[in-house]
Amino acid sequence: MSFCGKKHSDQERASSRRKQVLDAAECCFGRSGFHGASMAEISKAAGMSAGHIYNYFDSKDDIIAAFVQQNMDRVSAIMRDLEQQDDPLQAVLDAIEDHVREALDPCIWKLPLEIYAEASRNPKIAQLVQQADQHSRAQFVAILKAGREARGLATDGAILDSRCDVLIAIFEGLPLRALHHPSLNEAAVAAAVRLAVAPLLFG
Amino acid sequence: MSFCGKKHSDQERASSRRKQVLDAAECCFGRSGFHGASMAEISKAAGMSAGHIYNYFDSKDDIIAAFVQQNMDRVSAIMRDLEQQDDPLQAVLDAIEDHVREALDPCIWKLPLEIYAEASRNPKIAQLVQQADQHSRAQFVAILKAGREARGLATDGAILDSRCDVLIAIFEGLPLRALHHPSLNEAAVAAAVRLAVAPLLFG
Amino acid sequence: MSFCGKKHSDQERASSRRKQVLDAAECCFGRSGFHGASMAEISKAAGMSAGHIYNYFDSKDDIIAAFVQQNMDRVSAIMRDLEQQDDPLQAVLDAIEDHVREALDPCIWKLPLEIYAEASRNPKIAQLVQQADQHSRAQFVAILKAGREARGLATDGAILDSRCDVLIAIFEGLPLRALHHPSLNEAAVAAAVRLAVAPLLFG
Amino acid sequence: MSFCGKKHSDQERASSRRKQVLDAAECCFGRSGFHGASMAEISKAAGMSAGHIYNYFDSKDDIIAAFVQQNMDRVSAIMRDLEQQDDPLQAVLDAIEDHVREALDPCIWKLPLEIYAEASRNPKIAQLVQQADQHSRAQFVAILKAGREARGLATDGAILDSRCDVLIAIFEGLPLRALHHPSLNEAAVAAAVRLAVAPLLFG
DNA sequence: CATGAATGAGGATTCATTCAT
DNA sequence: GATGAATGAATCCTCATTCAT
Repeated sequence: MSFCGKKHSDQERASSRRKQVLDAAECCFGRSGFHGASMAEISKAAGMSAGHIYNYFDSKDDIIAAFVQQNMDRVSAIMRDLEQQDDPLQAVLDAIEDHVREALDPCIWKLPLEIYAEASRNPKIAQLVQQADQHSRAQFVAILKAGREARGLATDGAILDSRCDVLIAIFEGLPLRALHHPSLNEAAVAAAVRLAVAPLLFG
Repeated sequence: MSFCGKKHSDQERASSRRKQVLDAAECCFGRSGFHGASMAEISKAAGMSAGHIYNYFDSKDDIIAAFVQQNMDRVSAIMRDLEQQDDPLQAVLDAIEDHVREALDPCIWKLPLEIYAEASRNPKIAQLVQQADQHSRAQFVAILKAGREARGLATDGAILDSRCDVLIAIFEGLPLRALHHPSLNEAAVAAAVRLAVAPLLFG
Repeated sequence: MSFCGKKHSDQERASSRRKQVLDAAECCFGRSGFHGASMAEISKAAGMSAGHIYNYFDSKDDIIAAFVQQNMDRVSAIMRDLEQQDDPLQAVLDAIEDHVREALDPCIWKLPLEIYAEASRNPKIAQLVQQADQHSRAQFVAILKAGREARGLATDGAILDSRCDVLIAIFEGLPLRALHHPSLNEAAVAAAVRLAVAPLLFG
Repeated sequence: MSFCGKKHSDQERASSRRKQVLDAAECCFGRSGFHGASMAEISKAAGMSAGHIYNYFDSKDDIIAAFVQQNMDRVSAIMRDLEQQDDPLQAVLDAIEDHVREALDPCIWKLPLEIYAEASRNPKIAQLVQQADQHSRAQFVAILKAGREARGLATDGAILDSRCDVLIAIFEGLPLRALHHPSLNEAAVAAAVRLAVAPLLFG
């Protein structure tokens, strides 16, 4: 038992150390970008020596990859929430203010931007991002299909896929708007988003 | 006169040299990102010694800024084209296939992504991007206003602004889709985009 | 008594631990060289934590020194064997094929090479090597003297010393040949060695 | 002409810079060994910044390789000298005091030792050493063959090869003697070497 | 104008060594 | 005794920038 406890706490400790590093990385990456953040900066933020980080990660690239992996769950979580709803499609429309607010929060969207830029030139990261994206899309396509079937609307594959992509495009495009146009009016934007989203769901 | 001529050709030469560098930078930045591209790489691509570049730009950051400035004209150019049309709003819908195709071309969108990521942490770049964006938005708001007035639709400021932002969000979000979902169906996406865009213009 | 027993077993244990480390070191040093082998590598090969090694050795240099010490016995062992023979000098000639074969085995000579290189810049190691060498030479000089006296040959000091050195030089030089000329012909080399050795013993 | 002059002096300068680095490396490698010598140490000895060295060498390993290459010529030079003699085999015997003296000079043999140790675990270096060795051996075998033919002695391949190897073994083994036995008597050793060498040449 | 040699600070990474448990 | 987490100095190498020519 004491052996088990020791082992368990060791693994727990290691896992908590990794998390410590990833949390520090989140902070540093947000501040300086993946390449602007130095291992020294990260190690300081993690409260641990630079050398020690290499007991938990093989390289800085490895940290970036783990960090990206961890961040790929955000959209997936939204999808899971959606699946739980009685009428998910209606729920999308109902919660549009919340989603817009979140999409416009620069704290939340700084890092995905960094991730996308990295994905555009680092194939390993690109693969991670594409896998996560594929998964989220599949979840949403299923939601969309069920909702449209229940309403007697067309559910052919190309339609579902493309509408899903455009919906995501809108919510991925909004953070860029926040970045370029910091003073925009959240409520009015939410109304406009509703206008664009409704026909994609129900048209 | 010879003095004037000399001066003129000097300025011309300098300007052509700057362009030479910025063209080289485009190539290198696309390949390696702003921070991955070294001055040596750029100078080689520009056919000019590394040291000499410093006669035209104060620093690498200065090149990045100039490069960003130069690239901010893309959306603005689209707006100018649009202004020339008889019925610009209808033209947006009519040309949606072309715009979608362009938005999905990764070559075209790799660099903006790099720019946005840089803007998210470099205030100087952020300012450049915001100024350019403000200008484009103003152009499009004017177009939208005229089009809607001609159709007897509401033109209150908040509506125009927010719809404009969402329209841009869609077209800025699409490239991210292409990045995350390389195999999507252009024609189907264009149809879905049309569905989302129409109510923003005419609803 | 139990105290004595404890003490004895403690010393035994410590000594066995040291041997465990030195055996591991042999393996790692052969594979990676003194400086290429890390304490982590050695500790893994020794089946013991890196930290624990420091209970038996003060430093990595200390391990190297102990390892060198342990390896200095090789030539000495050959001398002891020789002393046991009826006619040691003749035995040298008779066993020349075996000695040549051994001298050309790269496994056996990789580590001495590492040791000699280290001795050429680490005075502590140099001293160890010189002491061991002096001892072996003294043994062989005695053998040579006895053999030559029995044959009525000159036995003046300078002659004995220098011939002994040249004999050793031949057998220390052969491994370098194996290293530089991996495909050489053992039997032919043994014959040539015999040709060179005979006059040193009996000339 | 000025163009040619410029170019020439550029190449000359680069080549002199490389030499500067290799000279510094010689000094540092002799003092600290290949792996003990840091780039900082070398750069200081070369009177040039560490970074600048990388304009002339791709890596530290590249410096080591170039250094080894440069040092491989020593034996080859001895062979060339030998070829020029009227009776090279006799010349070997006549000059044996000089060769022994040189072989026993620790300054001259510290670095080859380092090279051999490196060759025993770095395949790139091993290849360099083996190529150089093959060349030197071929030169000496030719000398030996001509000398023996002139004297009506056997010249079959295996004999020539193996005697050549043993001769070299003697001269490569002597430096190790100097290292292990610093106080040996040069004149007496030379006499003993002559005793061993003669039958290899003429027996 | 134009070069590219030269700098040196800063980057990621490794590793001998220590120490709390 | 024994562990391995933790340190931090040191290493190799890169790169923006300067400057003599």
